[in-house]
Amino acid sequence: MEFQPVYLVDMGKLDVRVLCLGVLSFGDATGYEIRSAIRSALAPFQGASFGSIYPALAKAVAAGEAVPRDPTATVGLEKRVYGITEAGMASLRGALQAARGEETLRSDFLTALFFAHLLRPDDIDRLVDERLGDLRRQYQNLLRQQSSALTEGQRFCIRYNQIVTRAAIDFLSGEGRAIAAAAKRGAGREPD
Amino acid sequence: MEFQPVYLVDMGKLDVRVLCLGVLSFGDATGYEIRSAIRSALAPFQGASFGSIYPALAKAVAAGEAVPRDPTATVGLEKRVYGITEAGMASLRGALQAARGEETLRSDFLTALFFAHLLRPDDIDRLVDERLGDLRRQYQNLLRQQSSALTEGQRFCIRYNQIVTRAAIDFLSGEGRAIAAAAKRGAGREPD
DNA sequence: GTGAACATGTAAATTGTTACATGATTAC
DNA sequence: GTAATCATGTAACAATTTACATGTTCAC
Repeated sequence: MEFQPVYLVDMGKLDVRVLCLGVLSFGDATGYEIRSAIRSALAPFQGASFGSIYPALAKAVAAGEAVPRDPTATVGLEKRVYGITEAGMASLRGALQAARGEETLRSDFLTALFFAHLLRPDDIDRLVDERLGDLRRQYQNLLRQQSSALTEGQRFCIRYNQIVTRAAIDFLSGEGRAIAAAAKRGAGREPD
Repeated sequence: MEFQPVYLVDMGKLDVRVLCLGVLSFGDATGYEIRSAIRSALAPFQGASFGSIYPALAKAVAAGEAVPRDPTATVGLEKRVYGITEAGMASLRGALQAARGEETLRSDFLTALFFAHLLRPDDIDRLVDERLGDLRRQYQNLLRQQSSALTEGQRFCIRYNQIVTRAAIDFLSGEGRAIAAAAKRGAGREPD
């Protein structure tokens, strides 16, 4: 008797398909527009490229969760606008309700800093600068987003990100600078 | 004339191989121990499973970056202890110096909350609870780590994570609770 | 003796990104 | 006219996780 491997499916993870349905729940959109929406509103904590969005959309249509709207062609020619179906909404709700409150951070910044004793002071400086730059850009984006019309949930996400981003900026521009400076003094003091 | 696809290699990303070398730079270790080290000290911002560590270690040995130590067998039998070579240290330093100050967050928590209007108040409660639980556990781990002997870089990572985790906890136990409560009131008020 | 932790490794499946390939529309 | 943005889609590749497979050592 042979055992076939059994792989778990749908363990409550929010994947590209759910993301697409989520964006469509706000209104009809093209694949391109869905990607734009993800890159602006969901950017700080999600991401998806064309290479995953278009296949996901095709699968959603095959599953009856999304429908291609008639090529109304007010302007575009080959533009494919999708809408979400009742089944799609049910599927989306199900996925969201099955989601876990998970969060994973992948930080090459912290990984590199963890091994700070193997870095040159200049590298530490550069890493802190790069991180601060990203964080400040992100913070500005969050401020900009606040002005648009938003749901309660969207506002919550923005505020959560603002608070966390602010804390990181404050820490890095204070203590972060300090450790870089300390490394520099150390390097200057002992040319051993 | 045909164009061959050109795929970029080694774009400064810190992968499992670098992680293994990094852990080995603190001293000889087995694959199992490397994974334990990653799960404790690097857990908040990195991760690696056996399925990636063992092949990475084998590749590092093939590349002359790591060496299997003689099976001294003080206790173990099949235990394979690895050490880092000079070439390995050079490679590690190179990878760390080429690293970008990048950080990516993937949050099913925020993704779900983004679509809060499609969630039941109880789901919002649960999500906030789960996230707060994770964050508090992580915070306790960070406090515990502080007592051990650490390098400057390790202490920096712990403090950075403490500040950011603290900020998230404070926000969620305050405003996070508030939006869940508001959703509940809203659901109670209009049974429409 | 038995369950937890230690220990190593491979194969399949997953999931996604990047590069390629192609073209229309809009603003300057 | 030309560059940026809009627009769709596929194939190759990458990097990992998960499940499988197999033991040993230690504490109770």
